[in-house]
Amino acid sequence: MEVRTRFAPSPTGYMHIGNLRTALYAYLFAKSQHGKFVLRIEDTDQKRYVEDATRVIYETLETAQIHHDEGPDVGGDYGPYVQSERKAIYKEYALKLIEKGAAYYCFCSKTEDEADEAHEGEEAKENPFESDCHCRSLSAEEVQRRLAEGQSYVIRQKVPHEGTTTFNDLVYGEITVENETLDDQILLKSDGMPTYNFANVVDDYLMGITHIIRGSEYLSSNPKYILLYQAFGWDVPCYIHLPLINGKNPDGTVSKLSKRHGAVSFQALVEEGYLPEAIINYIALLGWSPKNEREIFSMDELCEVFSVAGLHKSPAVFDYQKLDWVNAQHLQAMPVEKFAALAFDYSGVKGTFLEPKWNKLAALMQPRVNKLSEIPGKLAFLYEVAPYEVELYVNKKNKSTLETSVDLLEKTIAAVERIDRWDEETLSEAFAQVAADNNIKYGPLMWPSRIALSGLLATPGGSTDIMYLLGKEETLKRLQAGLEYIREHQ
RNA sequence: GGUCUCUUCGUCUAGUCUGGUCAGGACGUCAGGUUUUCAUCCUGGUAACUCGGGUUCAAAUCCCGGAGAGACUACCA
Repeated sequence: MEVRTRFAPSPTGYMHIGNLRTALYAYLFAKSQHGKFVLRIEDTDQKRYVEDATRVIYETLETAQIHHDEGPDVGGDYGPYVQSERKAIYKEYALKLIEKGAAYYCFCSKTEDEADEAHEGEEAKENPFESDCHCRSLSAEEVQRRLAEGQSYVIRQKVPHEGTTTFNDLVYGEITVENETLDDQILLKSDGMPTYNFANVVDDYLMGITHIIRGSEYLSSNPKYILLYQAFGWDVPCYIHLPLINGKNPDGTVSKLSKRHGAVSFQALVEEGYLPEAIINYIALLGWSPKNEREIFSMDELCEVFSVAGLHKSPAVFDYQKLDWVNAQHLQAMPVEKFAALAFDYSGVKGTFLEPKWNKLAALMQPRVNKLSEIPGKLAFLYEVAPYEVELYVNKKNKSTLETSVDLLEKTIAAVERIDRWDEETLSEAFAQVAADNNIKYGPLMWPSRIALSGLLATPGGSTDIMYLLGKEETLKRLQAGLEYIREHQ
């Protein structure tokens, strides 16, 4: 039988990294089994609906290279793929369940109080309906009478009070619970929309989903879904529940990954300058292991090596430092032309004197950045030298002092003034000559000029690279300024 | 509270099924080297089996118990 998996996000307006990972695993599993990957939009919560949110989902999946075989935008044989368009279907199946005695009408009205309490959730209210709701045992006549009166109702699942329910999860193994611990959850809301708990079961069945892949937060409600499958007489699909993703708090504790930990949506990460393929690569490794020591993968490679056996049970902590490293690996692996094109928009050099020399600059940046958003900060000194300590000229390793710096800067300035052809090769050769003439090494010679040119201890590229980028005029200006600065402090 | 789940370096993890390498790799970090600086790169160091029993010649691995953590307990998904 062909494997079919699905990703079923609700349109909230942004893609949490945990959701994206779920989509990724569902996609990888389907592709590794030569099966189909389906996208379904779960928009049954009218209150939560965000305009354009479905567009965000499409764009994210597209950018992340997670391609669905069926979905609202690409079609397929199991549509519609948007739950709000399937409203009639859920009603039909809810009614079937009532006929089978596995569900019932409930006429209890939700009050403000109950709604509030449910949200505060302190004392973990037992189901507010459970104790005082008699709808479960209403006679057929009574139900008909109330229906005829037009009373508002919901349809609840009639969970058996006895026995146990067992299911098998490919990651967590066999799980059994006592039915009496399960509540009569709402299947159909009073607005006629299904709850997630009902819609996902009906849709997964109707859409022929063979492997249900989702977060482990659904593990404890899964027995109720199993009961639904059993009531309908449907075959139960395979389950693959995924461990959660946590974030590290400033105090060292760990909690569910949220905005307080940093960027947690795919879009935000991309805006920060992380490559989509690097994000995918990194999150693939959060809760899954190829079981060897390889860490850098392309999407195609992930499809090849992905296996359920490598999935983990315990939650993982999202580590921005490691993401930086993975991103840097991807950045460095790409051709320099591609890097230059990609980084250009982040660099801020457009329209500045650096734009014509961007290719040279990009080559300097490529091995030095973890993420593209770091680039402007690393280039700032090229536009203007920020105030710096004169002590930067003093460096033990290069035997550099204020006195030697004055001397070397004077020699450097003289050399620069003699140079006509302003290219990197000529510059290097000229200074190699200066070093030889004065019987000093290249490194110590260039130390003070780099400080004067940048005001920084660390710069992308060496002195001659900076000179080339700045041009002769600006180079001389900065060298002179550096010279005067030292003299003032001698 | 109830139900379910989880537990190897600071972090991601290999090893657990089929007991037997100084518990391996990566990120981070520290030290050294290369590099005109930084980065890259190279070398080395750092650091873990939640605890307690039991089985065994031998336990991260099998069994029992405790502890801690998380999820769920919504007319949200």
